[in-house]
Amino acid sequence: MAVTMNDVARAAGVSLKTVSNVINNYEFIRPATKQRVLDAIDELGYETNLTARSLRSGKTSMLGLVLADLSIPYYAELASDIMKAAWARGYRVLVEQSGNEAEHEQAALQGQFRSLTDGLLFIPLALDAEQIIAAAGKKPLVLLGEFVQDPRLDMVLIQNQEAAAAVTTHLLEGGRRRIAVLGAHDGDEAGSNGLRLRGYRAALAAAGVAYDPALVVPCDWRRDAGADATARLLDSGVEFDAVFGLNDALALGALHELLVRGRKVPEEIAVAGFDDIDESRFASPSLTTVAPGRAEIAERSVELLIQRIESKDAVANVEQPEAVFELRIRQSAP
Amino acid sequence: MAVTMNDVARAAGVSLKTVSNVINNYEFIRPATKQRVLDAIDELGYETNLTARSLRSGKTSMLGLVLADLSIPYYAELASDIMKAAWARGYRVLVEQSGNEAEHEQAALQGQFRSLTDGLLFIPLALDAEQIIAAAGKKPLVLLGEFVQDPRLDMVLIQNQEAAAAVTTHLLEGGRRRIAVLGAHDGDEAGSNGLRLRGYRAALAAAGVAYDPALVVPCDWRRDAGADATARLLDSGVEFDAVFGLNDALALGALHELLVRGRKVPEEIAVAGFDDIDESRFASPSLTTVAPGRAEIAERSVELLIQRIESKDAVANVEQPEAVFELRIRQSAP
DNA sequence: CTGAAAGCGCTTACAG
DNA sequence: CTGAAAGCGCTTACAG
Repeated sequence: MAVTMNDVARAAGVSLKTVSNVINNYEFIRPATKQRVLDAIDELGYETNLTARSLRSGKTSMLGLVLADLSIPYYAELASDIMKAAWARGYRVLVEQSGNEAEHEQAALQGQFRSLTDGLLFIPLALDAEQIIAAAGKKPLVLLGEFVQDPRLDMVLIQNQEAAAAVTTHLLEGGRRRIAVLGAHDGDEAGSNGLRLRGYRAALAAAGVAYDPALVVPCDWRRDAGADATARLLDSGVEFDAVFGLNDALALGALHELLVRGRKVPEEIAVAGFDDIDESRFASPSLTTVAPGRAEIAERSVELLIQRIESKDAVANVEQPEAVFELRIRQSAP
Repeated sequence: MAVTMNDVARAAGVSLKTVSNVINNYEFIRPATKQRVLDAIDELGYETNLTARSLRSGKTSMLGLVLADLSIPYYAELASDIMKAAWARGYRVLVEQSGNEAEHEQAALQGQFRSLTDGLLFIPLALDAEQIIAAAGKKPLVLLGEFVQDPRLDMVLIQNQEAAAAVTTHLLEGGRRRIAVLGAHDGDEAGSNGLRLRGYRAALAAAGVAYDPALVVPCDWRRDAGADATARLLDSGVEFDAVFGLNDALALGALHELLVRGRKVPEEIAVAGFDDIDESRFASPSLTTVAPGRAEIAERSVELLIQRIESKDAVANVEQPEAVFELRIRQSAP
């Protein structure tokens, strides 16, 4: 079968332990011995069996990443960054698609999936904080994505409220006064939707512009839903001179619908989004949006999770670092 | 530490082997015994340690997937489908991003990555067939993506030539006669680019339309490159009434550039692509393109790979199934 | 139908 | 600096 450490030890005329020492870069090995082992490894084409290492050491060097679906660009781009960040630190990432279903999220939190990984990055969509805490085992867990907020859980935050306020302020400074919001209910307080809506309201208030609930349109955070919501808004006769999609998919859907209806963007109606997915740069017109700091989110969440995995003291305080956002001003709302 | 099979055996008053039998659904167990074991599992919260199972059985039940980068929508969407197909058959997928670099592809083919997986799905971009055959170990390998074609390797094909001909014929039937091609060199014969170019030429020939090398613009298969190529084409003064992007990214880049320059699509210039990524449906105007059968590619490649993993006979013939394509006619080229 | 034993290929104390 | 032994938690022949 495969070449094992035993074969290498025999070929190099040393013990198993010495081979292990060489492989794991143990410092105090006589250079000549080390060279002999390295030569033997080369000659035999030996490769470490990672499964065996995992079983013995109790570490898999894999992180789990639970998200809804990789076919959603924001998640795919985040996953890509997370994989790179993990790789740079000697970890691999095993992705699990929840399909936005509570059952799958639950399974990912407690099932065998966890025995394959040292810790979990989790973008919850269906479960709430209580359910997550109940289902989570003892292995480290870091949340992403903001649908869940809880002081008991490690998570990487984005500045939802501040960023949404910045987008709104930018639209107001461009002379817009009737800014429609796609993707929230009038009363929302929590979650990304609630926080972004709060930012929107705060910016309006700061500018002395009245808040009109008729401009707030609830819908799923998908492109087709954004197009539909825009259509309903246009048909309803409510007047508006700007659309703020609470994510880019919504904003791109709005853009599409407005262009289909022959409305000029940004002349008649400005459009802005939230996320800065790659596509926003290439839309026609290109989309003004907020970059929530994807690379930074990836870096910090991986860093925090690995810190939890590798630290001895179990009594660490909960950490909730915030990534820095940036406004990206493009053609749809110059 | 964790609950082991031993703990379960003790609690249920049976041997290790019996617990193993229950877990692995061995048929002939007395129902009462089985129930006792299941109760013990439940009570203790036992979960199989997959690492230990892998080490002993020599099977990881994981498939490797090597692709350039998940942030590229086509790959992300394909990865999503592949993960679902694998999941349905009891396998997980471990994704490795090559970043389109030969060194990384090489590492994925032979490195420790392989000891974590039972087989590999590989979308080669940098390595050629010889290099792949030289680097590949003994574990099963199935290729995707068409940059490499070789009779010695299992792969799932798409009908590049036929599909490109169908797109071209559709443009010709719409009255277009000067169809620019983005993403190939005039002389290309092999790879997706060569095959698609061949399909284009075949369709022209069938319609009795002359082939003009000035209409063939080489560039990377990225959106910005498609926009640049379109800009160069417009600036060069070469006349054209349609653009065929050899993938959707190129076509979407062309669409963007044409709209920026104030050219009407499809009235003045029709645009078509290849891939049917989700975004093409939502572009403005929506993009006419070819769906190469992504779900089918995912299904068949996973199926073929698992067949290789699980079959005993090593002397199987090379298989190269072809996925069926479909033309998606939308606004950009009705 | 069920048990007792061996062993997958490593790492980890324990010695020296 | 290096060795000999134990053991991570399973599955797999081998018995009965």
